[in-house]
Amino acid sequence: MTRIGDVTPRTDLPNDTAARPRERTDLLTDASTRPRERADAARNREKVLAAAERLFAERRPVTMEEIARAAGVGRGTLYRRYPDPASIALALLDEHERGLQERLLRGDPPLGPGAPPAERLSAFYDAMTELLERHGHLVLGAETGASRFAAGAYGFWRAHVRSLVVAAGVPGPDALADALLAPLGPEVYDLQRRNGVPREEVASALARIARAVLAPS
Amino acid sequence: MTRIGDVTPRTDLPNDTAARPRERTDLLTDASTRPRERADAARNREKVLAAAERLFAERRPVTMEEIARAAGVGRGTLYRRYPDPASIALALLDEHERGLQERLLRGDPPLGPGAPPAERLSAFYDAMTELLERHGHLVLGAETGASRFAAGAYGFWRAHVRSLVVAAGVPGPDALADALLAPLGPEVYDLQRRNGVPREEVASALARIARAVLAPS
DNA sequence: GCACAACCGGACACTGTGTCCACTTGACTA
DNA sequence: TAGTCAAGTGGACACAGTGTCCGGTTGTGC
Repeated sequence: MTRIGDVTPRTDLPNDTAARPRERTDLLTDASTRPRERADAARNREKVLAAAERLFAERRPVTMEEIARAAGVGRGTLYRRYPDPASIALALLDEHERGLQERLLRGDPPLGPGAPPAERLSAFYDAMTELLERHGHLVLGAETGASRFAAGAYGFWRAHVRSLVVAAGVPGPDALADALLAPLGPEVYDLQRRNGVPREEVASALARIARAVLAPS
Repeated sequence: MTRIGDVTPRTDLPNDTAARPRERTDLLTDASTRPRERADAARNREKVLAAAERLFAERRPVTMEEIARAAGVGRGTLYRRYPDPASIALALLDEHERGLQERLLRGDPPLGPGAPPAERLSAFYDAMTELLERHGHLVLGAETGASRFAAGAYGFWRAHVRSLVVAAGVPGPDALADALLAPLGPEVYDLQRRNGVPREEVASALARIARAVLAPS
C-alpha cells in the first residue's frame, strides 16, 4: 500500500486548493499558464476569508449566506470559488496543516525522522493537540464527521501513522492507523476541553497510548 | 467523579425515551399514571419505526419529510413524537444498546465483572464492533458527529471505560476514556469497513490497544 | 352512545441551498 | 487612451426541508 515516502504534504493541488475545487483542469495546468487572478477577485477573496475566519471563531454552523453577507459579497460570488462553508474553513486551515506536514517529513526528531516510532507518534499527538487548540474552530468547520476522512489531510496523517506502526513492527497497521487517529477528531478534542480537561492532559493520555502500543516489547 | 455503580443502563427515561422527548413531566410521572397510548397512535408509531428502519438501512441522510411520506403519516404526527430523524434512529437502536449495557454490568466475564480490566476492555471493543456491524446504519443515523456525545449511551460507555482505566491503575482516566472510545465512532468504523478491513481485524487492533494500555506493566 | 381528550395531518411561514444570467470591471492590445 | 471582451459580480429564482399551528377526526372511559 501507500508508503510514507509517496505522500506529498498536499495530495491534491499545489496551492489555492479549495479556491477552485471545480476546475479539474487545474490538475493539469500549472499556475503560470492560467490567467492570473483579477484585482477585484483578489479583493473579494480577502474579504471572504477574513469574514469566514471571524464567523467560524464565534459560532457554528456557519452558512454560505452568512459568510456572503458578512463579507459584503453576493452569494453567486461566493459559490464561484467555494462549494460550501467547509471548503472555506479548509482554505483557512490549509497552511497550518501544511506546516506540520513539512515538519513531520523533514523536521527534527522526535517529530521528524530519526526518533523511535513510539516517540514520533507521541510528538505527533502533541503537535496535533496544539493545532487543535489553536485552530479547533476551523477544524470543526472543515473536517467534521465523515467529511474529515475525505479531506486531503487525513490521508497524509494516516499514511504517517501507518508507517510508524509498520516501523514499530506492530501487526495490523491498516486497522490501527485509523484507530490511533480517531482521538484526534475535532469533536472528541472539543468534548474533552469542554469537560475541563487541559490540553496537556489530553496530550499525555495520547502519549501513553502511543508508547504502550508502539514501544518495543 | 462518576463511578460505574452510579450509572443505570439508561440514564434518562425508563422507557419510550425518544418517543416523548419534549414531555419533561415524564421525568416525574411514571408510566402507570400517564394515560396509556391510544390504539391509532400505537399503530402509527409502528408504521413510523418500520419505515424509518428501512430508510436508514438504504441511505443517508434521512429527512423527517421522507419518513412521514414512507410511513404514510402526516408531518405533524411525526413531529408530535420525534423532534428529528436522529431521535427516531435512537429509538430503534435503544434496545440493542440496552442489552449490551446489561451484559457489561451483570453479564459473564470477560465482558461483565470479574476479568482483568484489559480483558474487559478488549471484550467491550469486540461487542461494540459487532453492534456497529449489525446496526451501523442506525448508529450513523443517531449518533453522528458531536451529537454522539450528547446521546445518553455515550455517558454510559464512558463511565464503563473510565472505571476500567481506574481499575487498571492507569493515570489520567478522564482524558483516556474519551480517547479509548474515539475509535468506536460510527464514522471511523464505517471508514475502516469501506476500506476493506474486516470486522475481526478492527476488533483485534482495538484489543491490542486495550491490552497495551491497560495491561499491568 | 356521549363527551372530551388525544391524536392526526396538511397548510404556512421561514431558512438555506445552488443556479442562472444580465450587468460591471479590469487587464491587455493597438 | 480608448476599445475589447473574458472574468468576475450579485441579486433573483426555484427548490427542499424545517418546525408550528389548528380545524377536524378518532378512540376511550363513563
